[in-house]
Amino acid sequence: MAEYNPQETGSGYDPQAIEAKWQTRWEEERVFETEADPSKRKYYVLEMLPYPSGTLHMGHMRNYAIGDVVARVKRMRGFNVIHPMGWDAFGLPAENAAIQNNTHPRTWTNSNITEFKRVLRRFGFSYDWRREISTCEPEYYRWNQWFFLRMLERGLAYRKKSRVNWCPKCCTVLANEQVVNGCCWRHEDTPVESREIEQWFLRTTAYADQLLDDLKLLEGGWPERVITMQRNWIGKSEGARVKFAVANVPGADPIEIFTTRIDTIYGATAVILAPTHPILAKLLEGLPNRGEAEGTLAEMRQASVKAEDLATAEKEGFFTGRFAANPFSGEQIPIWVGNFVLMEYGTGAVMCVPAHDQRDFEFCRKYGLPIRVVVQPLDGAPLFAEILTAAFDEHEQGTVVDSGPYSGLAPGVAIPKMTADAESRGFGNGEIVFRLKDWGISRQRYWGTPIPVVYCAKDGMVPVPDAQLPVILPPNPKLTGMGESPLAATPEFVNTTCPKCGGAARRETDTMDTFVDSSWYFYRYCDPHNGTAPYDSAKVSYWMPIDQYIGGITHAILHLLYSRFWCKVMRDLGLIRHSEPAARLFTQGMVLKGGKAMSKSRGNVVGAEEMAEKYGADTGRLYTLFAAPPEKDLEWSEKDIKGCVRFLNEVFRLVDRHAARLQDALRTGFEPATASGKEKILLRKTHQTLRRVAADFETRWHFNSAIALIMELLNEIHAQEPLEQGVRPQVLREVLELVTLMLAPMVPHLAEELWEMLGHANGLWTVAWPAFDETLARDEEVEIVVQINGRVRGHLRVAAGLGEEEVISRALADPAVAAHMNGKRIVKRIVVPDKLVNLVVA
RNA sequence: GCCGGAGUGGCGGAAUGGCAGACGCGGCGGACUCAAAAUCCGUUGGCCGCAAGGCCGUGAAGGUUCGACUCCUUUCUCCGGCACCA
Repeated sequence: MAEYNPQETGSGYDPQAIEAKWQTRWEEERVFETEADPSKRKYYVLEMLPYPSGTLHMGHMRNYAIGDVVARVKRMRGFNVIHPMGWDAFGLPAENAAIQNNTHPRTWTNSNITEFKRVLRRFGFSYDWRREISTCEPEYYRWNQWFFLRMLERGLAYRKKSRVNWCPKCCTVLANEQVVNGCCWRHEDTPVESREIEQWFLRTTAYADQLLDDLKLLEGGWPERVITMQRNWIGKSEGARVKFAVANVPGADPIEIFTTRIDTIYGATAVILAPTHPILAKLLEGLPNRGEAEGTLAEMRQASVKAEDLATAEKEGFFTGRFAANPFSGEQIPIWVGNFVLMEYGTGAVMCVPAHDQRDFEFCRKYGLPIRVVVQPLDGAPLFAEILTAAFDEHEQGTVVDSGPYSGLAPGVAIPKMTADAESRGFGNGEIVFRLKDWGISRQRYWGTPIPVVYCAKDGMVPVPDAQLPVILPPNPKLTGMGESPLAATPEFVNTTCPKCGGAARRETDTMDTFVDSSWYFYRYCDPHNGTAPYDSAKVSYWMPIDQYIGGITHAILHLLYSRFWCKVMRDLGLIRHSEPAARLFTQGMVLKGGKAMSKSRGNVVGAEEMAEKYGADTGRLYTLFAAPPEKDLEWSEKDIKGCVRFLNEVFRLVDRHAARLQDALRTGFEPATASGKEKILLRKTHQTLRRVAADFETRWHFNSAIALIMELLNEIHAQEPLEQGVRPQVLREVLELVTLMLAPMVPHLAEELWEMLGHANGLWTVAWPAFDETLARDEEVEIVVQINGRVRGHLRVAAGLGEEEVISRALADPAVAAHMNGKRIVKRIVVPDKLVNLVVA
């Protein structure tokens, strides 16, 4: 290792040269490669894997910079850190780009990966690249297929014809989670259509309860709002299913309604069905108004599916002409159809209790149905239909009235009692309903994981045996972007033999939603090249769960819910023991430009590589960490980078200027007791900074204020110039080394360079986070604020630890304070040691 | 409508209930320069004052406290999520 010689270097900080140099060193020395080692404490820090498309911009960069600080700090703290990176490489944009440019999605994807990887390397992120995975490789997606088969065996994967969300632009099906405001999540201006198609589903609802209950395990580790969003999304409702027998329609099944307020059933004045309710055909049979009714129904079914339209649409409905019996009272009430009743939720039928439900109220007002109060509010106020709207919320408290044997009970008592009675009398039962639906994973596109089943004329649907995995995508598909899956138009893929009977069979031509790929990728990182299993359970049990997951709030529901589901399935397959994949989640803010997230289509992208070229990677990293706290959105402003450029230049020059003089002090310590005044100030400020920076890194993640503290320290060092006088080399060395180590997680290349300039031959990766010295950090003298009646009237400089009486008498001796005393009497004295005196006078 | 989060200088943002505005950007004044950039020094919340100093000030209004950006109540605005979910 060459000794650093300031005469040989230019006086300036040259980030390009420094960064290339250290990246090469790190790679040669393989410093970020890790292996499971049970003798060491592990730490798994992970940033959500990127979809490699277009340019790696400052928004990506910020995300990885945050993760890299955490990874580097944890390494310095002695953890065995796993910090991997990979590519969410399947997906529609690749396919669309391929169609447009007449190339193969793989070509497009791989060139993007190359590009992304080059930029990530250029920023010096401390990834173990040996663990890199790409989800479009058969070595990876074969395990998607393997998991699918396991789910199929357990009834967790199934196929059914269903009404689905169809994006006419993507030409494929969307999961519920991918429909945003009634539009495709990729095409925010394209309303989704409703189509009936045979689809594959994963039974996420089988885990609805666990997905909800286990959110408790995440409290404290995950942002509250993400937990809330998931809780709302799962949408658990406890209620009851009740059968209303249909009158005068031979052979008609009873209508089942779902309600959370069975206690209000005596107030039901109608039963309302969803327009798509299957019983309607039977009900309308033989009625004189049948033709008209069916016309209305057809119209209602055609109505817009856009969510905002649905939520604000005028309530529409009509009377079917039939009646149903309230099983509690025997009363015959009319059966209506209402556009606000959803077939997908509950039973697709509701009882209409206008006195105690806003929607039912509006409906009944419009169509003149009677309104009957059956819960009297606690305050005993008389209820009129007109004022009911304001009071619905309070109806959970009160007394059930006019409800036969249940009159006089509190709703909280009536609900379980009536549910139990419905059950024993055979016309109902308690039921829990979730808003969460099963996850539709079929996609009619090429660039995804083939679903590993075949259809045989003789044997029907047959799973592809494990030994025949992976089912590989055909290399030369016909991509049109139109209609059914391109795989269906590729005979060499479709035509196969039945694994069971050996006869001719057709392959399933749908591919899997790419959210399947990202549901378990972080397990694969633990054992990325395993050819016989998705991963080795022993390796995974060392590394998993993820200690710190970092990503955008945009994935609060989709990815993070699917991942939790997948984890529980894998646990029940016996592959792992834990129930949650990530102990802690951090949702970083976006980098905005012009108030909007950076995106290629908006044309407001600031390329990360461009910034690295212009200012250096370290400067770019520092800027994104300094400009705002990491959880907040950050409006891109290039002029603010200047401060970071100046700061790093200043640090470089400072070390550069003194390095030669410090060489002799490399291995000599110093006695703190012998420190001069200047030295004491420097050491104190340095160690105080160290204490606070450590806290900002470890617990608070306030990287912006950590940087501010180090800037402050530099200002103090500067204020003690000239450092050649009154500061011994060994003291200055201590100060500059600590500055270097504090900066190391954020600007790693520069820190390595400074460390070398300071005469060290060992790289920073061998150096632990420095211990903070309580004694050196202690103030000898403190400034005490003197308040009179809570207003600041003076300042005292006193020895630290000065007694209360002494402090007060010193305060009273202060002329400014005395002036405000004005001969008044002290009523009360508050003394905060070493900080503040407040004299209350009257 | 329901559930979250946030409101602090010209801007990004700091502040365990203890001096509001750290740190940075920008501005202003100055040094260096033929000039500019870079760099360096000083200054920079508002109002009054020659000054010392005083008053006001963290969306608004109350409250708790010796003391509130911080805790409580009410309220306004903005952002995000969910939404005829029975």
